[in-house]
Amino acid sequence: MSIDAARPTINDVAERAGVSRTTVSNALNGKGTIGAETIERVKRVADELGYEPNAMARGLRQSKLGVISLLIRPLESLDTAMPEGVDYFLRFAGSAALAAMDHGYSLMLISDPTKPGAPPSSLAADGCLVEAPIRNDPALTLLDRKRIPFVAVGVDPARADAFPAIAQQTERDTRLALDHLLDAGARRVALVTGTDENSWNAHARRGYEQWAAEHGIEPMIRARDETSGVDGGRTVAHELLTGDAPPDGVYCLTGRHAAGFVAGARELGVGVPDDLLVVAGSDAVMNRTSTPTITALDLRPVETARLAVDALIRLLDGEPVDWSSLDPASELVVRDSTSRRNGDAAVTA
Amino acid sequence: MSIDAARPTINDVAERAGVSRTTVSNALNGKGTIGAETIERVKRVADELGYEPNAMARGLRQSKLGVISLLIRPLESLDTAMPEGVDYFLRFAGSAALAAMDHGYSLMLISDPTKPGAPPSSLAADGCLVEAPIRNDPALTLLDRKRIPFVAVGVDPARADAFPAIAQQTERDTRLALDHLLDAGARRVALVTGTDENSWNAHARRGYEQWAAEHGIEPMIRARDETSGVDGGRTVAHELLTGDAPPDGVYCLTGRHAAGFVAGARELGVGVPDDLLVVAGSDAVMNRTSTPTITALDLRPVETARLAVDALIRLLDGEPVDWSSLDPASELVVRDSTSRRNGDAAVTA
DNA sequence: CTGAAAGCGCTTACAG
DNA sequence: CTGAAAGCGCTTACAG
Repeated sequence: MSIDAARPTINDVAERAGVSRTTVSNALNGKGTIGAETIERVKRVADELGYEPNAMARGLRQSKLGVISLLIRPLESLDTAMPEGVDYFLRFAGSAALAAMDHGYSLMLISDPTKPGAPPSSLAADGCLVEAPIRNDPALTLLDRKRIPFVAVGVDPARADAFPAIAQQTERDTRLALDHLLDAGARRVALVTGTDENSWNAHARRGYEQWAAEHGIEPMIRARDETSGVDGGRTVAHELLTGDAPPDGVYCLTGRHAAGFVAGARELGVGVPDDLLVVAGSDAVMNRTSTPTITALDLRPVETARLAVDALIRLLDGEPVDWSSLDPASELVVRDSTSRRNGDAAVTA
Repeated sequence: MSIDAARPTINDVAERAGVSRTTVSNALNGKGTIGAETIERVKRVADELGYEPNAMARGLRQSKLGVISLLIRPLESLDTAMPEGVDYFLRFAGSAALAAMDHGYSLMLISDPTKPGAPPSSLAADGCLVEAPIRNDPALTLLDRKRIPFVAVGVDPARADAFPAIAQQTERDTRLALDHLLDAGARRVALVTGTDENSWNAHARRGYEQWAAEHGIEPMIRARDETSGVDGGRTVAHELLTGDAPPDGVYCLTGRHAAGFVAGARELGVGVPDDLLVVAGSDAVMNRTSTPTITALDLRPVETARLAVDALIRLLDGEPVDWSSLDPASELVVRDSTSRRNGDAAVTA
């Protein structure tokens, strides 16, 4: 319980060891040419005093703090800190933290630095990761203006090529999901997106529209707040399934909407997968453990985070980055919600 | 894509505005007494240049960076970054980040600062939160030695009163769970803990032993690595349920062990809740969505994180903290795994 | 109302 | 092999 005695500085060590600050610094950092016994003594004294270099002073001098910040855009439109059942961001953050540590960096979670109340420390990092930027994202504009290197995960839909970004292949992923619904027997496939203006929603919508046109399917699109979660999925299920021409397949971008859609269908006596096929665009724990389990796209948050961190570090080190090769490669995990027992005959019918 | 032109400093602003650094600093921070039009001009120039005070320099001067670090101990013994289905830590971290922001701080996720490869930035924060410290935790020792204020969440089992901590009421929680199992009809209740040497495992074990003695119940305790997850729960179920005197109730501290235990029981033809009652000591998504759903203790990670951050900030501000009043108040969420249809008659039998 | 000077705790040429 | 000096970008008494 001690906040009393101030932390020892390099001066304290120098004085007690009877050498200069320079020598302490060199001895502790293994630089310059210092006598073996001097190094020994300095290290001992530093240890006795509990000396630890002040990271800010060091950072100031080396203009490198050793910190990467992470701005998760969708979290700001979600009501709560870390909503239950949304594990993409959580796993992304955890993986990014570990990847950062591998490079000798720490990961700092920040809030929108363009907001008035934002802590000054939100701009204190050496570089920044922006997950799911929104259209004309002011945070990207600010970072660019402040010359803080950053990597976006998912492009700014209005400025796809303006900034360094890991471009998620959302349109390809969308086709993967829609083709699977078709293969599993669906003929009237609806799309349920979120309302955030990020590339995920925008590109999924575009991919769906093209796919629907190609297959001569009447587009059925609904958008629900990401915030609405399971309940939003339930209400949209009621809306679509009680309409004139209800869908027999639905692609819900968020795992929570998908779970809600299944629940809503059940309330209406619509069986999944028998009467309705459901695919989620983002895998979450609840998709794995619900009844029925829900087919979902695994967006590979852990791998994506690592790619993003690696790219950012290369940027910081002034090394070249081949952005085109950074493909997280999502994968469709097929589960009960698209697996009919009587099944596959219908597909080729 | 620009890392070229260096970021503008206070000197650039001063020069361009035709004033001194002092004046720029005062004008921008609303300190001192500066002429209205000077303030105006300085702000305009700063804006034109995209000037943002260097947080490190400011931090160095004010000896306050505006960053709180978070060390989540159990994560280091878990193999993977953010394991699926473990949402306590994730929700804790998210909530802590938000609470920190409310106070004008950012939250930095760090790895064990006592480890050789740890980034220097891991000691760069103004204060630190240590979630679930282990017995004689070297990180606590280090922080104390470096005079970095910290708050532990859960005590160091070997030094319960040595450091500022939010003492979780694990023994009380354990009784809550065990009494519920008894009420629901269990007579031979087993305990499955993790193997990390933190207060959670230690105090649950102690609480169980006392409770068992009081109720004349033969103690049945098993420990499984936290890492083992669902699979660990399954194997321990096999071990216990095929033994001489199998339990008819089990309290698994981790949600994943509980889920695995239920799965293992099913494999053996042991029905939950009919033949076996199961309670999890930590609520997770999978406990809510599995079949049957699993009764669990909600440890209130979101509230706990907020309490911890608030306490740490008070510590940093030199304000008094009443540690005794910081009680997260867990709550038992009763679900199918302890709800027998024929039910409550057995309880009073 | 404004600015010169000192200093936060380090590192890094550079001189000896 | 070692140290005096400069300087990273700020803030803060203090003098004018």
